[in-house]
Amino acid sequence: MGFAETFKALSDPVRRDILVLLKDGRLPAGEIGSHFNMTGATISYHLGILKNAGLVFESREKNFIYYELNTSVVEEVMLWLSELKGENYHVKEE
Amino acid sequence: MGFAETFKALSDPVRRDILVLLKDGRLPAGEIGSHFNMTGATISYHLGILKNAGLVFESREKNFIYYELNTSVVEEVMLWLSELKGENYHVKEE
DNA sequence: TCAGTATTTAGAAAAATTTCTAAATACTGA
DNA sequence: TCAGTATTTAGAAATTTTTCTAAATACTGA
Repeated sequence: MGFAETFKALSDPVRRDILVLLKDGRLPAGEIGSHFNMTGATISYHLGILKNAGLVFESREKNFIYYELNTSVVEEVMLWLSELKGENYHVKEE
Repeated sequence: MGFAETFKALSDPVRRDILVLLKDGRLPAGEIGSHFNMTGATISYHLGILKNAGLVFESREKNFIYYELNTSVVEEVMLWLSELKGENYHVKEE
């Protein structure tokens, strides 16, 4: 669950689209899948990779499994990149 | 040369190590290669991917090809991530 | 309990990536 | 010009990734 997994997870366009989809809140796996022209099994595979990378977490409720963006890991990636640039960055408060 | 290439380029640990190596300034291909236990051909392959992704540029001088980090593309990736988080970020001046 | 819905797992095929060796290109300086 | 150095390109093997179908698991509500 280090940077290796996280960057690998971010390298696929389907997985990035999933993250964008989750930007506004959590969604169940089926709802996520309905936005793609792929089988549920494939979406499940991608969700597994995102989860393993720490980029999302899941929560079970009723008959659904909800996925939610983990912004703190996104933040960590940004920090790594900002160190690469050799500059600091600052999250705007409020 | 969109995000697809850039994220793919960032997904390999060797390529990320190359970028870190270039953090402090440009280096010729051979010098970069000397830090890895791989053939020059393989390093050349990775440099080509980084160049194609816009993450580095090259400049020829004497008998060497120098590679240099392109921080503006790193910045673009950070912006994409910050939009994902739904927050702004701010580069510290000075 | 049980039929139905939501999702994942297993296994396999197809495609993409990483690495190597060998050969080619490009430039330097004598 | 030419031998030498730096780097890339070509082609192939090994590995990893993505996707599918079919089957399994898990939970719901009647």
